[in-house]
Amino acid sequence: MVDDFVKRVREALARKETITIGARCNIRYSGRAESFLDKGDRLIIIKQDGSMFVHQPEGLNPVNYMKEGSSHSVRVENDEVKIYSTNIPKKEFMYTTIVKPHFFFSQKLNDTEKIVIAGNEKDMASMLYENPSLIEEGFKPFSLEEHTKYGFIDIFGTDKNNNVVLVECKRYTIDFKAVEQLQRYVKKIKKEKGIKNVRGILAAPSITPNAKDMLHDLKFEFKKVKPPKYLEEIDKTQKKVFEY
Amino acid sequence: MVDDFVKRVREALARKETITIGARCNIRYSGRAESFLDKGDRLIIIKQDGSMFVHQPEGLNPVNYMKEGSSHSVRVENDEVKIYSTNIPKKEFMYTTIVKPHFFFSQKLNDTEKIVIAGNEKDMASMLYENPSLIEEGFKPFSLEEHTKYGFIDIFGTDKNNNVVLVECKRYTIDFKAVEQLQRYVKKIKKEKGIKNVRGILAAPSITPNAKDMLHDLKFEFKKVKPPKYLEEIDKTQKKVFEY
DNA sequence: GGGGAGAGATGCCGC
DNA sequence: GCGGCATTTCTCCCC
Repeated sequence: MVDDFVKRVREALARKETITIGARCNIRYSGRAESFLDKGDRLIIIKQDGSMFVHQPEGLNPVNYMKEGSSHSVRVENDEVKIYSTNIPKKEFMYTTIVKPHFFFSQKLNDTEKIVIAGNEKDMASMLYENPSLIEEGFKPFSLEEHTKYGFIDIFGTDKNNNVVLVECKRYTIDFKAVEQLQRYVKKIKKEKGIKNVRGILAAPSITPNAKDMLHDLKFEFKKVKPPKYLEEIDKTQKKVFEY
Repeated sequence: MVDDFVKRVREALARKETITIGARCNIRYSGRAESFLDKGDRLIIIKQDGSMFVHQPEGLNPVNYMKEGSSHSVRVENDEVKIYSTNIPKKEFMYTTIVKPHFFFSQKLNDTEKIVIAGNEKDMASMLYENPSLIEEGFKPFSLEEHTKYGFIDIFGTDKNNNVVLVECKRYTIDFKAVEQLQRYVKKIKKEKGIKNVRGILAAPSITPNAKDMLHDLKFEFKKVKPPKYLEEIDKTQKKVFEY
């Protein structure tokens, strides 16, 4: 019984299939940290690229995992199945002791598709670049998401009085880290360009009280902007798919 | 065939079992962003708590997912199986169209164990608290990982000249964000306590060049410290488990 | 490979 | 719920 299970796992590993195992097991990990998880029923996944995941029956994240490129060997010791997983370059190790296998399935999966995502920070910056009046009347952007020597600046432009304007977009609530980020860029530009008047604008749907205080101290500005969510693909094929 | 598959999925959902499906499918998501993933072979997992994951055959992270508390309903449309997943409180929606199911398994999993992790930042702070000479001779810590009104400070203490010392630990390379974090704490303490001499020390295994410059400008100090990795549990039961 | 920044980040704790 | 911060964060891009 155990021998059959081991044989199937070994063959699936050799064929580089995607493996799913349900089993009662315990896990030891050593690498960037060390961890131990005592016996319980879990879902174990080993992917074709060598990555491995242990999922408890609840929770979003795997409780233990190994990254791409890990090697796995299976042995039987004292009627228990042990999976030894190693990732030598990353110096990570994981040992899974299977007390009782519940189910096993493996299959070669074919998938060359890549996910298309809309509504990230870049899309938000693009929207503001295309519609500069969302920042303010007279704003003229002239650079978008560029690795300048002043840093990675979301939108760079001038206002109606020809002041240099630097816009930092955030999809979520601005905290003081975002304000500090903007401060770094503004400081650098003032220094390297030798100009005094550089306006800093934070564009986001909301801002924390602490960040607002810091922003006022630094004479920066906050512009309330809702991030765009619009997947062209979806609109083309099927309108309002996601309404309910 | 399709009807049987649908029946099994529905029953497993009703019984709140952990579900694993191998299938050729496409995915649409709308929530914090919007995404589309065209047809390919994937692993689909639905957990007992309503969370759901779609894994491509390679890669560490799920390509799509729904969080805990999501509801899932299954329908047949044009010989395809559609899983409609909704999370109303979070305003998130995911539609999985299964073109061809490869396998299905479901089971109630029992697991009450919690993972024990050693070697995180808290352990590092504790180590330095217990062995203050690792920071410097004469260092006297008097508070550990405390949510003070000055912020969440790793270690708070005094040096041999009775200066206030503030230590921020990082398990990994210090970057300028960590320096800014320390700066916030030091500023706040100087202001609220009305004292001038507050030393700031960053304890970590390494530091980036930019962070080092910033640290020198701010007259802070860097102390090279290796984070501890030691799981008592492991040492008690089995010495040097992770040697190879 | 390191540095810097975003992520559908998540998870934890405290208020 | 929000705020602040760590995470075995991961991922991407650029140098």
